[in-house]
Amino acid sequence: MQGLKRSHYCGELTAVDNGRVVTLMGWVNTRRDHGGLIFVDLRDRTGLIQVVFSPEINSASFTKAGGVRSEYVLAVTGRVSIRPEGTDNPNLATGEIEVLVDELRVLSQAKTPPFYIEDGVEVDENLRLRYRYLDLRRPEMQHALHLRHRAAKAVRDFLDEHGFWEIDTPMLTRSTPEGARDFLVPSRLNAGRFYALPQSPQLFKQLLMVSGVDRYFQIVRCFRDEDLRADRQPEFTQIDMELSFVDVEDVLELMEKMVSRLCREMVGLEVETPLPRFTYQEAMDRFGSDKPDTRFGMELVDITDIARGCGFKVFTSAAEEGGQVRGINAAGCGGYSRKDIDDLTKFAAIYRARGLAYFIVTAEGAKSPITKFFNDQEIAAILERFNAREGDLLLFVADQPDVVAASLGALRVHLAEQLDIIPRDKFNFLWVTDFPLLEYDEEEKRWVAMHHPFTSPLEEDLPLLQTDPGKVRARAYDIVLNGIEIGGGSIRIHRRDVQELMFNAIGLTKEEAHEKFFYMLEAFEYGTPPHGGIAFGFDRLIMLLAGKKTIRDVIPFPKTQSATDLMTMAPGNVDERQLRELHIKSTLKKLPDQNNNKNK
RNA sequence: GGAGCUGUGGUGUAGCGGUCUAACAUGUCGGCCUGUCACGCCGAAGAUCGCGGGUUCGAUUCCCGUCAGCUCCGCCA
Repeated sequence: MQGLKRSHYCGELTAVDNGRVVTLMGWVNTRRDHGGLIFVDLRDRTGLIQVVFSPEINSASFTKAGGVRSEYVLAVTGRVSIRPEGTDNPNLATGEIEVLVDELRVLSQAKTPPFYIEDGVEVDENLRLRYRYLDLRRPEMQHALHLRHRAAKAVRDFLDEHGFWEIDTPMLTRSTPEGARDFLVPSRLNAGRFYALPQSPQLFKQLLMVSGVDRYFQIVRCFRDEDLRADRQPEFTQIDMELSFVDVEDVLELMEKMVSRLCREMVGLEVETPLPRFTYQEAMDRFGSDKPDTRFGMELVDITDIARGCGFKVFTSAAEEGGQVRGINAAGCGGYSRKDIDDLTKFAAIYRARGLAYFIVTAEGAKSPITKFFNDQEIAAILERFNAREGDLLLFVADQPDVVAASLGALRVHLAEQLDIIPRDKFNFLWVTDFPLLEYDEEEKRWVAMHHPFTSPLEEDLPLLQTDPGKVRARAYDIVLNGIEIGGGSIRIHRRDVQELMFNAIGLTKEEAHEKFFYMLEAFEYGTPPHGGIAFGFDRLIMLLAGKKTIRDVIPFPKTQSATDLMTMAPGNVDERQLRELHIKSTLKKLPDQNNNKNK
């Protein structure tokens, strides 16, 4: 730094520093050359400040400043000065002052960046990812990084205060059945064998409970080799924890405290506790989702009973075949055109809905191609149930319960977004409890654990485990924020007999269970405390606190939807020799071209 | 595995069968400018319209394929 030492950050200086000689270091945000006077906005992670080059202050520096360009890295020494009357800039935090530069040193020159280093720019995400280090210079990205850091620290402080120990668990571990697809790592020292990267530290944290750690946490990277979404990356970060001698209530209460403290400290928001709670069934019935967004209404309404007796075959047959007829009231959408409704129908079809019936509510009653299948009392009953008023649009789906819930649940959110009725400043946290313990896997033709095979069933549902597995509820809970699942966990099974019932229910024989989970089962024989835990999706939490639409915007170096890194071009090819050492051979006839350059 | 949207100078967009020899803004480069802060003014350079094929007298524009990015379904807690 050519003998200079930074005295302040750019954004730190205020009018109070007037007259002080300071040394600043940072990037050239913008340059305004007036011929006889040059202004530069200097940027570091704290913000911007205007620095002034004038031949009257230092002519050598002034001349040198003429050659300075965007994103050059400068060191400047000069005097802080209140700006001349009428030239202050209220749009800048440091707009009352400027630094009159005596000495200028160019620490680094810079090529013109491929996009503007400023907030709110809509650049092709391709470019942002390829030049991620430049993207991260933008103030909003810096804010996200800072928020992420502060949130991690707040979580550590909170959990430390509540007796948790931060303990790390292996990244090279053993592949386990159930759950997501594993990322595998070949073992050089053990030919033909593979490690798996952890989907979560689930089993290790339970073993730590057996070890008597009592309260564990970790802010930990997890890996799942599944397809990506706006809120799903192949590697992501969890706030993972586990507690001994607790029940559902204890976990929920503690986590409510953590969440409200995070909101207070991160975004100055007071969260009302206790948080609302919904059973899984209630959430599905009212919102068609196990992660309801309660920032707006438009709840689902069941009319299966009315539909059963009507003359409309689609409705009656759904009702007869164990399905449902339900709908939502798109209030004020009575003016929707044929095309608008077609678009909604197409949208519902994504979720396997075979059709979308509708009533347009007018002063003369319901209008629709299907009203002829209903008598006056039936129509009146439906309108009343939806609390329908003139100008409303009622939308119905008749199908199996899962299709009805999925399509109407998605339609509800879709319409709310389209109508812009979601209050953006609300943070609606809630719990969803009493999830089904098991769900039927059509592909494998067996019951599988919805959460994982160590999740404890509700005591009162135990007898159902052998007679009606689908009805068994779990001591599992999810925490949801504005319609996005941000965490989930459960009380675990610590009784040997219950664990055997569970394995039995998911079709694992004693021998298979032993083969797959021998170390867990063995450990559980040595005195297991009742325990339970939860894990938060840290990236999602930060995304919501930062007001972003995708976790890519709060992950420093994220991957694209096809799981590649456009900056490093990972995954890349490896040498034949590396493969040989790992005892691996590709089944591809031709290996992909190493320079398969995706960036034109 | 599937559906949809997008791809035009460095960047963001317009053009959607024919003076398109591709327009605008911004950036870049050169010149002028002592109070700007999206500085201003004058000038210049910069694009085989993602790639391949087809239809057509003629394709940036229409069709098919393909690649990349995004959103979603499936998948995934």
